[in-house]
Amino acid sequence: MQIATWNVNSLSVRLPQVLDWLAANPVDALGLQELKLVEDKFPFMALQAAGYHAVAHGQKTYNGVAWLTRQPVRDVVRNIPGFADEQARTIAATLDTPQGPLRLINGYFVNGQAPGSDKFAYKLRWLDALRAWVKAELVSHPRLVVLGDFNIAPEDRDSYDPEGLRGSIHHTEEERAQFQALLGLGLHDAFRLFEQPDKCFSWWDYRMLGFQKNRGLRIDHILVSDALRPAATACTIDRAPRKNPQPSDHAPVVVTLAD
DNA sequence: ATGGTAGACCTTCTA
Repeated sequence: MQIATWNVNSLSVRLPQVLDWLAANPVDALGLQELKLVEDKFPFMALQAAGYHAVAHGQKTYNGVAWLTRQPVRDVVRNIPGFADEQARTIAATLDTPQGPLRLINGYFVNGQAPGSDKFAYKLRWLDALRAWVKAELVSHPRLVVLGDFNIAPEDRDSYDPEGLRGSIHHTEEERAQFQALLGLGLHDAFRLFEQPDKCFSWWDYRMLGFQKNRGLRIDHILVSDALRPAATACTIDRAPRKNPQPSDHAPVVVTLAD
């Protein structure tokens, strides 16, 4: 089976591209981020016609996350339990598979703007809350996937300019320590379980010909739990949609799990 | 030098 993540930067604008991508890549589950729409405006019908069930946690203008799945999910949880958050950033759901239940957590992690800012402090508090939640979820759901737009480049090789951007947003020691702490719970960066080419990124700035120059960051991730690690057989970034007219600034990331 | 682009929206915020 295949599970994917994609920050679409407005689902209203990107819906045709999402439908095209799903037609070519009929994954079992796709976590979307930055819907930028409320649930009342979520395109349930168009996705249903394409063969996908959907559960969404929407918000006007900003944020918003959703799961699109071939089979219906259960036990949907919106936001991080116990963490008061006005921003719609996570949605969790359980997918029943022949191998057992699979818990899926989809997050649009806080951007954080700049180290030292209020938004950066919010990012670190949010990451603390997320990690406590994931730790608890792992107890009841050993088969766990945490994916989304993490807004963290975990290592120097995940940035087009690790020296020039050292200490700047997405690159700080605090953010990288948070990423490692998540892995420390018993999770694995699926992309790094496999041999990959150099300079693989999942996001490129719209400005300054970022994509054409491959000036990007790898900030979209799929983490799989210890129990799932043996099943993972591939993880790839699909750059193709970034070449579309009116693209999202992020590319989809896909993990393949053996049956 | 602090640029530039995209999306949603009320003229600026977020990324």
